[in-house]
Amino acid sequence: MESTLHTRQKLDETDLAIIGRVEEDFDVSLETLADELDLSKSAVHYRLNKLKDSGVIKGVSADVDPLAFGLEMVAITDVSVTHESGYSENIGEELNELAGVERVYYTMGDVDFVVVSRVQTRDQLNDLIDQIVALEGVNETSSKFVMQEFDADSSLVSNLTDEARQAVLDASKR
Amino acid sequence: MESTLHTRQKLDETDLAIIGRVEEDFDVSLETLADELDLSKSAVHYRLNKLKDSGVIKGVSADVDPLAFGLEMVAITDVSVTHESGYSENIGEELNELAGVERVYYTMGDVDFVVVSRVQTRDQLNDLIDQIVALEGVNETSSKFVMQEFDADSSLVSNLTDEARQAVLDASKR
DNA sequence: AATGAAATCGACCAGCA
DNA sequence: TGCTGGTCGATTTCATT
Repeated sequence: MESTLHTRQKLDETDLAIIGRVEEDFDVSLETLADELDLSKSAVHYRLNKLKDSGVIKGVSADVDPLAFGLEMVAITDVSVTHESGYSENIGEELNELAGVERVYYTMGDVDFVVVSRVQTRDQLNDLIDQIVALEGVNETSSKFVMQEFDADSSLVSNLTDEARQAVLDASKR
Repeated sequence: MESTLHTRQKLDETDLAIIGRVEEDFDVSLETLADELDLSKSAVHYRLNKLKDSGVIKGVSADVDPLAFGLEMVAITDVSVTHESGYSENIGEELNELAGVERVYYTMGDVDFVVVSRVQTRDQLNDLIDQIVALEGVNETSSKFVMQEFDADSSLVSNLTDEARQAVLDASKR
């Protein structure tokens, strides 16, 4: 069976190694990377640039500790919407733009949206849920508190199954 | 009412401006930042270092496009566990370490874990769910497909409510 | 696609308010 | 403690292979 993986950019093991590294820590020096990969600094830099230009690396960002802002409370809110109108396309955007909302998923199933939000206090969470309910087209919400988060491994490459990793490499062999 | 916000690091408006900027794009030059904030390059650099040392900025990482790896499928899986044993502490870690699992939340409520996973194919998702079910202590799972994601705004500072933002600044005035 | 040299930018330091 | 200006080292760029 033919893989449906249509790679915009051919990637080899070296690319995956570079990506995996800078995904965890972009503050690694070119020299360290070059040493680890047995490449010249220029070669590493060349590949990094290509990965950025081709969009494989969408950008570089600082990771901020939510606790430094007192954002100690995380909630997951299931939102169901009325399906009669064509609202659902906009509602996702509206949810995403509410202050405190970190991530919005539009899902198949009885629940339409899953909203992950991060706030400082219960009051802020209540306000947020009120705002969600007030959105036009929102039918019902149900929230649960998050007691603990596990997201230590934010790296996509280290998170690939062997099969998935192979599919990426195979797609580049053409 | 006294805020429970115990800030490790005092933050002023300039800090928030810097953080907000590098959270979106760390590839901005010191000079650009300095110009935008009417500061010297050294001052910006000094503050950035302090923010890193104090842990407000946990690190810098490259953001990789999942689609470049063919990871076009996202699922949210609710996992309930048997509560008799003390397994639940470990199960979170075990879930998080499964290949394809992006994020794990341990929640209060009838569902115990919410697992967000990203894979290439339905087969990979089936495998993953099989692995989840096979974990000792896992009772029941229920998955839904994600049709669309909204996470354009990955910046914590731009995501703060006015109230939350004020709480951060106020906590530093002491 | 990768290299080495030249130009540019960021990291660090001593000193100052 | 926060910032300055200058130096050194690292990164980016580019002509070349």
